[in-house]
Amino acid sequence: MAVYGVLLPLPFDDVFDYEADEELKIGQIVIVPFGREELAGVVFKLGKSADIDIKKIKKIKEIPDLRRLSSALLEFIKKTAAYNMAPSGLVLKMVLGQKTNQLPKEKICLYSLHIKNENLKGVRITETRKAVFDFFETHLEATKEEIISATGVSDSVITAMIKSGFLIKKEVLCNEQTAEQIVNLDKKAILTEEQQRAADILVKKVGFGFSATLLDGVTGSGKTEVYFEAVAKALEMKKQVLVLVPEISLTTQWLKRFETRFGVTPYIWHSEVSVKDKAKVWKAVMQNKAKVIVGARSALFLPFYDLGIIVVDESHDHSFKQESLVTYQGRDMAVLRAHLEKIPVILSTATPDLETIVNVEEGKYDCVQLKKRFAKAVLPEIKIIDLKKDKPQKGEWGVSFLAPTLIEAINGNLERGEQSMLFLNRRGYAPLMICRDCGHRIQCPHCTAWLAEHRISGELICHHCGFKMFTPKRCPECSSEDGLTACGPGVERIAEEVAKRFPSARTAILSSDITTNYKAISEVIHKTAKKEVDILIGTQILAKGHNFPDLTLVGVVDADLGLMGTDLRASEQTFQLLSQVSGRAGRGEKKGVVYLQTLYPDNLVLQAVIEHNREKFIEIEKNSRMMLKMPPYGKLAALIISSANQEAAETTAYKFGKCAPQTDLIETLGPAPAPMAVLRGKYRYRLLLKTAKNINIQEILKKWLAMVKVKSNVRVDVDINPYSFM
DNA sequence: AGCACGCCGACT
DNA sequence: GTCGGCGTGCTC
Repeated sequence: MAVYGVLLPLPFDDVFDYEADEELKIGQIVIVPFGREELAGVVFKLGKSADIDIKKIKKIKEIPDLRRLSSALLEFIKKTAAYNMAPSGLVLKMVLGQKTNQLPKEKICLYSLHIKNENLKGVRITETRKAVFDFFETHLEATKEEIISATGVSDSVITAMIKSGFLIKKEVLCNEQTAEQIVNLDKKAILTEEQQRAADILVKKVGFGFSATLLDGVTGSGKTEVYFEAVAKALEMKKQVLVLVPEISLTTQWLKRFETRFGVTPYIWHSEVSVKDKAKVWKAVMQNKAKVIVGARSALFLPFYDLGIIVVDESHDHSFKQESLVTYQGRDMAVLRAHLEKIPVILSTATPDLETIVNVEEGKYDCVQLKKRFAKAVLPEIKIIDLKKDKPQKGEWGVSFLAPTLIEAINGNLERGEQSMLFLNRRGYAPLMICRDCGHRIQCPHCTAWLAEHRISGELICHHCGFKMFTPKRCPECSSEDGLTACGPGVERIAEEVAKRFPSARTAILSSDITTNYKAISEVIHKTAKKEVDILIGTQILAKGHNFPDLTLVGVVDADLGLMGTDLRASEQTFQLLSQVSGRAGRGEKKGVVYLQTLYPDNLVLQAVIEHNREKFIEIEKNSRMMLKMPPYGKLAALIISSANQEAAETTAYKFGKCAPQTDLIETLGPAPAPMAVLRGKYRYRLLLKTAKNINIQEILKKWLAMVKVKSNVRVDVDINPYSFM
């Protein structure tokens, strides 16, 4: 009988001791009893590690027929945990995924809505229950875990709803076998000279250990085709391939390109893949039957058997910064995993972030550039519209948000039969409702934020916590009947103005709340590609990867949005977004024009955008970051203290402030209420730790965190290199 | 993280 | 009275 230290998928850094009859090796997945439940864990240590009574040690229940986790993956778990100041157990949880992955015989319990009228009588529908009902508007069936993570309600709410007959349970078995993916490698890509040169460099890196390479190419230069060559090389060597993409819902076009090139559909991995499919993919990845996986950042934690290359597409994208179970920067963790697996990683982007650029300059990353756009496509001309001089004119559409110059340009495009696109990164009809009679502004009951009006759905929605209410007819404060007024524009409002100004034009809106699913988004994109849409209006979704050859005009409704934020990467994000949006214009043979509407025409970031001058922007950004000793010239970590109890949060924050480390190389700011002082009903305080580049910031944080005893109703979160301060 | 136990208010 | 809220403690 031997004792083993088993790491469990729970928020602990330490292993739990178990004994087993047979001899086990490190990395073995085991099923163990824990409390009154059973969990899958991983043998992490040999021998007894905890100082506890030997009688308390339980026996390992089962050893599933699964390959051991590789030492590279175990090391990745430890390093990811240490770097992000998270318990190793939680990182393991991301690796193991749901329990059903390890227990093929286990049934999955799916729940679906089952409302009986007699049950509705005399039962009050609470806020939490309403959230569950709302969830089932878009989902047919789901596991308990899925419901909880989507709605944020507690387990007891769901249990109670099952008991009272609102939900019914269904058990499904899942142990389907998957066949090995067969990739067709006979097809050769047709590349330009420049693309071929870049591809050759990337291909040479496959199979030669770790390397990190920035694939830096302007929009429309064919980055995807270039990294496909490196992918092909890895597949030729019978290795597995992982491609990380920022938002999976946008990859219809990407998948098509992949299928054309390799004759096979890649495995897909993201949060909305069903539990059943996840179990299938997880096992296929582990058994080396899945050769190509495209996924969101969480795919980085899959237990690959023989990974050959990682590609991070749109590597600058901020959604790579995860803020859930463990806060981590997907791009950085991709580099870490590649390093431990001794394989190449390719970071593909048109607008690399400063961290990556500095890594290239310091020789840590290699760089391959693509400077030419496809065939005859040239970069669009970008013009600034000064909203103070070129004022939008009121009309039957009410207040206007489109300047006369832009209107004229759209008219010209309509006459020529060319497509136009209006970009505004703001969902809904208006970001705020205000009462003209009493000045009342409608706020979210759970957050320090205004409720945005969504006219299509007739609701007011909080964009931070998802709180919804029907748009009231009267002001909730003074009951005035005609006082409530929409304030500011959202895409819906722009669409309304467009419909009134250009009644004969065919328009479409693309926004995550209107076109919610994969299918609806694809449909709009399809229609636009087929030229069935004259004016496309949309949010962030528009910025990425779509190819519309006849789109020659892009209007950015509010180029200033994002420039004023509290976010330290605000200007970088704005530059990247505007560059990307601009890249949508003139991808075919006709030259494109971009209009940026702004109140600050002299802003340096906007100037750099119109000149297509990335070097200039990088210089500006480098200087300001250097001056502030911000990353990449220093290290940064945020401590976020939150609690439903305001006083508890505040006192804890001040305790941390009092014992904050302070030397000439270490600086602490705060505590201050977070910009979003209340979020989802939790009061939030924030402290910032800024150190010199050569300091081990995790070590400092560890010591600091140990100095304050935190009560159980207070949460302390650490965010290494924070992006957003929300 | 779950889950149980235990203590308090509020609605049959 | 009991249902259900959540604060506390424990899991090898």
